[in-house]
Amino acid sequence: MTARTRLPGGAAETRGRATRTALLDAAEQLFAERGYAGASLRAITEAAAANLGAVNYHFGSKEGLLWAVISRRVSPVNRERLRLLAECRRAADGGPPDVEAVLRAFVTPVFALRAGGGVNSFVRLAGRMYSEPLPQLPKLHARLFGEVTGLFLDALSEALPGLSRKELWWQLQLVIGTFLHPLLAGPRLAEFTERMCLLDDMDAVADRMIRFAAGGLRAAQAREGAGRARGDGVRKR
Amino acid sequence: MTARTRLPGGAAETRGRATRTALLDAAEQLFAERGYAGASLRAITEAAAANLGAVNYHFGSKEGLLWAVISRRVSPVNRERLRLLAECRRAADGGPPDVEAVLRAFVTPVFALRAGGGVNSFVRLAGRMYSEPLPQLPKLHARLFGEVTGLFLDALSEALPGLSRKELWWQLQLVIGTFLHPLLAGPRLAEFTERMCLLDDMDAVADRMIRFAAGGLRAAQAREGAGRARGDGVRKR
DNA sequence: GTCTATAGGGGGATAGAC
DNA sequence: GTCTATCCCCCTATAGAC
Repeated sequence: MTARTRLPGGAAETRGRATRTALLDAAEQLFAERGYAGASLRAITEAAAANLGAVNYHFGSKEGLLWAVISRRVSPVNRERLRLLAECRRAADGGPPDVEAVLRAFVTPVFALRAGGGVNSFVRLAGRMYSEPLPQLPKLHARLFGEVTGLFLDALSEALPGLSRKELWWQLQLVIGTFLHPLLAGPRLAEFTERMCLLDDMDAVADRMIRFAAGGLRAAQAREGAGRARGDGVRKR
Repeated sequence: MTARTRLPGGAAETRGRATRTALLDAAEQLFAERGYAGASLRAITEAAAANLGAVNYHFGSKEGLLWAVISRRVSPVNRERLRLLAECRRAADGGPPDVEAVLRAFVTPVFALRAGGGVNSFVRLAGRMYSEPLPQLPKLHARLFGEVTGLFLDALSEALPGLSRKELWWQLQLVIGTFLHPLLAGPRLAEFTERMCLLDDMDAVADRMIRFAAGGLRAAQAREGAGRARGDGVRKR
């Protein structure tokens, strides 16, 4: 599409951004459904109604496209997470923040992302990122999530006094597993659970996850506190 | 290798089974690390020191190889799970089984699988299976795990009276997330957690997961019980 | 039973027309 | 900025030698 067509330059730029966004949307969905290796650029460009070369033009490579897909969602999520975390602290009025409120601040911004109807693809993609074998991935993860994760660890540390930093990191992984795993299968979760677990009412799903995770964290705190008080390093089994 | 070589038929069969097993081992590891689409038959046969055609000879297709990899581990896991579950019930002496004991019966047999040192690949592969987009997968999952899962749901139902079947299914997904997610990244978990979460002492890891999951389940039961008693269907948010 | 060779298709990336 | 054509590699599966 050149200047000789009836579309002026401004429209061409708009078209360019539309193509770019269409590629990001299509890639987000297909990476989420099929994984990085399973989603071909051909499938992505076809779903985006773009041509094959567009990915290399806009993002340099398939990996560049993946980084762009992830990065696009992180800024809004981080901003909203911090806003809700600040709200927790305000509500606590200087005291230790409420565990459920911290967890809600952590998970709600991710659930809020919707690309079309149903469960958003980004959650499933984010879940996959822990197991994709791309070498650059841990570095990107640290850069995108490191600071905000640290602040949440601080908040959990105040909400659950007595847990070491290492223990808090472990607990956070268990919390993330609680939040991510049921969503990884997406619409096919029902097939794995005799059609019992449906992803229709996401508010109810989030509430269930938050309650479960809060119970898990409190149990960890109870144990660590008791263990430290008794000064033992031996497990019962 | 025909009868004319100096290896007798018996040795040829042994060699055949060794190749078959080597393929299963290599496939288990590579499927776990790279996913189904990311692990090529070339990489698998090379790791197994077998030739490219061997997979199609022994398993018919790449998908047949995956089913064989999974099926091989399930029988021992199921048998051990049922044995430990029966032990729980015996220890409970007719009363409701202990939540931690049921969870331990559920997870220990999977952790016990070791293929070489370190975390076993099968756990990571099992975790991936929930998100791999292979159409036959839910059917296989139901066939392999359906019966034993049902028995564990029964046990949880007794250990946590008041939870509906649907709610138990949901809670089981949260438990599975707790168990699987931290292992999905494998040795790279440390890179995501500022080198805090190491998979060196797997007994300690299992204890932490069981404690967390038990706390989560008890919190769910407390809520459901309270909700039913109040007869409410409204969440606070 | 194991291997080689190859068919036949799809992959990511790129050059150059428009 | 967008698209087409194409390079070259890797993929799975199969046929046939040994």
